[in-house]
Amino acid sequence: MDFKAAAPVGFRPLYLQVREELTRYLTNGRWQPGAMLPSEQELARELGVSQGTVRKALDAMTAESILVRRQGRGTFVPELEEGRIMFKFFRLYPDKGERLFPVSKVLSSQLARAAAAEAAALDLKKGATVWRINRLRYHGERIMLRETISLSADRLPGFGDLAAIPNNVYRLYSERWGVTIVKIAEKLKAVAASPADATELGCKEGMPLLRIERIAYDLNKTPVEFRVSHCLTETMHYASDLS
Amino acid sequence: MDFKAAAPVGFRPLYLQVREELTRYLTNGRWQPGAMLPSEQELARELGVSQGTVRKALDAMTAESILVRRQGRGTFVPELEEGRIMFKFFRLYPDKGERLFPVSKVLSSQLARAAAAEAAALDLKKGATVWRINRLRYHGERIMLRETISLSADRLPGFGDLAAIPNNVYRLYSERWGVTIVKIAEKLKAVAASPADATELGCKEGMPLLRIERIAYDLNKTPVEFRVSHCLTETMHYASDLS
DNA sequence: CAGTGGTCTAGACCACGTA
DNA sequence: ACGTGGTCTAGACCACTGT
Repeated sequence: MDFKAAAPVGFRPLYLQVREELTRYLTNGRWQPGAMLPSEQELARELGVSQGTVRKALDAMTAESILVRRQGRGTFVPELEEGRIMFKFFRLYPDKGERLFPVSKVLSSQLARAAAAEAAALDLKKGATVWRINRLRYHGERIMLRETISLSADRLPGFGDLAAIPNNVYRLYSERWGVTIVKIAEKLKAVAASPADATELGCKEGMPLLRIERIAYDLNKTPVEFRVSHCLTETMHYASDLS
Repeated sequence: MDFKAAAPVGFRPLYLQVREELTRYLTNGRWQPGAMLPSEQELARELGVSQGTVRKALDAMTAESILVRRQGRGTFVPELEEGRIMFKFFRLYPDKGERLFPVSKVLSSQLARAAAAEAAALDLKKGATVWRINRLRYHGERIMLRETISLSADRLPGFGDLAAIPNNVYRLYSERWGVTIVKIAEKLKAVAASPADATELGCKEGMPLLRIERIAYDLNKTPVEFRVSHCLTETMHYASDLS
């Protein structure tokens, strides 16, 4: 590594360079989900920096939930088991009672030309091919939402060959293509249920629905997934914490 | 201070104790908004810990936006000028175009007995007295939302004596009562416009509105404000970033 | 130039989990 | 008992800001 070659101008802190190097190891598969990283001391030796500098990089990554550290055990690449990533990026809660595991039912899955909104969200050329999945999701017996997921066919090749699309797609992206979702941007609105919404969700046309437009980004800040959800919020709410 | 008296059990890191002490200085008014804190070295001497420990406490507080640090200048208590705190906790954006400064119009302001929802949100006894403010807010010429703000009359005494309620109430809480809002929890739903909503917002009854229930907490994590907003989201959206 | 926060280092010791 | 991350210290040097 050309660490420490930093000139006074265009200065870039060492720990950020270490952070980038470690991120590289994650994207190129040196450490798989669930794996334990070498100790701080070992990493420091390997990268030719001090242990404190490695620590600062690891702390930054921990703050972003890219890594998990446990005192006395070690530093780990997070497992994407159901129930962790599921709830991490899933902000819908029942107004009362236990949070149940969402259940999904795929309605359709097909290849299509990217619409303007999809191309803009995924940073694709208009007309590029995308996978488009329609599905319903339930909270217990109760239907919760209807959503369309759009994916770049180039970035996730062979997506359509899958026999089934699992409930937790982010785990799938990771296991199948090594794509780790770390950041999500959502835009929320209240909209009236369209005829199609009414049919699928079993509600009246015009019923107020929470519309969530989501763009999911991977470790390299590349947009990977675009998703539009229409949610019934009579007994559920979306939680947002600001600080 | 009884720093360093920590026994092996019930262990509490030094930098957290420092953090608490500094937070105390903020709540008891030693440092007002806009003030510059002593340098890390001075604080370290004053508190009898090392500069690195002070730094760790300051970093934690900076991460929460309780303090602001600027290289070469110093560490400051954030000013609550319009446009900073305003936008910090305000997640509504226009779908296109510039973000304008919200304008508020107070409809009513009165003392009342806390309803169940207010008492629960503000952690008050049912029937305690609260200030209840109704107002409208505009994005440019366009009406954006209608909201009711509920405040514990005990915690913000004399609120009703104010000649006018400013647009930026969080600045007011800080300047008048030394109450700094640092954390906000919101619950979002889509609801149909009630007759009252329709009248105030100039929309049809039944129009889908984004309902935002907010609880605002101060430095001590005490709930200070409960607010319910009903927003028109035809040309606006609520932005939420998860990571 | 002086003073501030920001980075980096090196080393000591502590708390935690596991064997 | 051992290895891990977590805390704490002390000191050097760098980058940024204002005088």
